[in-house]
Amino acid sequence: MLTQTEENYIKALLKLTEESGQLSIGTNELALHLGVKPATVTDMLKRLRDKQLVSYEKYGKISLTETARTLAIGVLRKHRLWETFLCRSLGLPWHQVHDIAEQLEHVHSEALMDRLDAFLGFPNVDPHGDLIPTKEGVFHVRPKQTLSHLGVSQSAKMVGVGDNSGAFLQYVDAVGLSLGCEIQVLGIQPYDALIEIQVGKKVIKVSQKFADQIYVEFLTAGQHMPTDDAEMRDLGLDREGDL
Amino acid sequence: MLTQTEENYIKALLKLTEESGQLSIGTNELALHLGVKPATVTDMLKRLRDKQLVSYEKYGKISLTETARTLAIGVLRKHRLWETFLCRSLGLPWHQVHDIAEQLEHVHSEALMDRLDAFLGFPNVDPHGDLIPTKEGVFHVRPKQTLSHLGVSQSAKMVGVGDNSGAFLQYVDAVGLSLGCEIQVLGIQPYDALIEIQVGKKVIKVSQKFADQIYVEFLTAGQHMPTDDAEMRDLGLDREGDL
DNA sequence: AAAAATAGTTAGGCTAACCAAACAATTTGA
DNA sequence: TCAAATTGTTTGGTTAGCCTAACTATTTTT
Repeated sequence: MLTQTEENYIKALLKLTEESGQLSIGTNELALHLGVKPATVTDMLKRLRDKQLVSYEKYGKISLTETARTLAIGVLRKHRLWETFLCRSLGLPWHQVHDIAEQLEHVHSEALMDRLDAFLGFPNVDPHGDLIPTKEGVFHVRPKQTLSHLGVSQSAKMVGVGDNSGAFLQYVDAVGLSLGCEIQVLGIQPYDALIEIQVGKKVIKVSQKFADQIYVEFLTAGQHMPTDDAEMRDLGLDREGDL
Repeated sequence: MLTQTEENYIKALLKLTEESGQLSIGTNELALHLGVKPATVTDMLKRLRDKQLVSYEKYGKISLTETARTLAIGVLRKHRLWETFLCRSLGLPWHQVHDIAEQLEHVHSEALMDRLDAFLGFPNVDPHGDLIPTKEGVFHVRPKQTLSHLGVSQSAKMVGVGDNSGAFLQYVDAVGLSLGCEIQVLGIQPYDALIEIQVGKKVIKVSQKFADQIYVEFLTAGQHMPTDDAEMRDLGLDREGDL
């Protein structure tokens, strides 16, 4: 049985590797992500190696073993199921659920998660639009684009966010966006690249930086042409959201 | 903020003092209850004293401070709310919920517990019939008798159990008893004190030891007392259920 | 290719929780 | 009352996780 700390290390490792596409990363990066000092990471890595959870040698890169990857996905699954419960059943605002789920994800009980999963109707996305892996560790990946990929007059449905910080999520709320809403691009400013979009009846302007963090699915309705290869890329695992 | 271990110590202290009626207890007893060695308890007590959570001196008895008692009741409240959720919403069998709630009770989030409480409809008893304190730490105590107090031909409603071990609870299930069920005493064996009771259509025999752990409310002869809240209105603390 | 910058490790130290073994105080009961 | 039994404490040791400071390896820059 893993300790909470160990779970957090492998979860961070999963996130960082999937996110960067590489299958191994360095101690400094890991330390930064976990909010501890590099020396601590080196320390812990020895323990994780002894437990066969990572493979790495001195001055080399770190990667998860298959076992550990499966375990990490299990933790991720719990995290996202809890987030779904917190938002959907308890009505907590989505920018608040992450920190609570960080605690709940470490509760050990298979029976509990099975029941919770059933209770929620076996969801496959969490309130941030992040995929919930199955019990077997499989992600049902949908190819994903960001709002910034849309061209003028194209429309799309919002399916997720790329930044799960409270600040960002509250901003999204304030702007009037939410998962599942329909967005149409009215125009893009050539000068500062601000994107003018219509959401419901409201017309708003958002920055590129913002649009990069809004995941959408094209609506085939009307005249949508598959623009470029950006759309076909990008499956496998994903995102820089919260793990 | 308390650590999980500290929370467990004050929870144990609350339970042991309430249970025994005394307001202080010894280190051995506490050690036994927590499954650690007396030396460890002595150790921890110093830390708890430094944090103003207990008052005790060398070779003296231990008691909770008012602050700590309030905190402990908060943990107990979380425990029982989670148990209620696990049984009622997720349908987990009551003998399984205790261990899971032991983990969940340490999750820190007031917003979460407020929402959960509301979600459950502000319950005041958990699945074992134990009282759930209010947010302010108040128990709405009902006077309580055990099944063994009943005389021949008296009847009562089951309202709780005094032993929350999995073994006992499964036995209760097997025998066909459950919270709220009506019990009538048909007879008591003079020889071995076995109690013959009727539950629904079934007639069964139970031991004194068993009957001591079944909490009941008398049903006034012949007719039913409606369960309105006049009966929930006493005060004081209560029980030896699980904490 | 050497110097500088960056990344990673080691050594030594800390705290929280635990333990066993030895010891000290208190309670009991003969 | 005083010895035995019980109860509680101290001491010294362990492990998990963390730290700082000093050091070493690797990578980048010039």
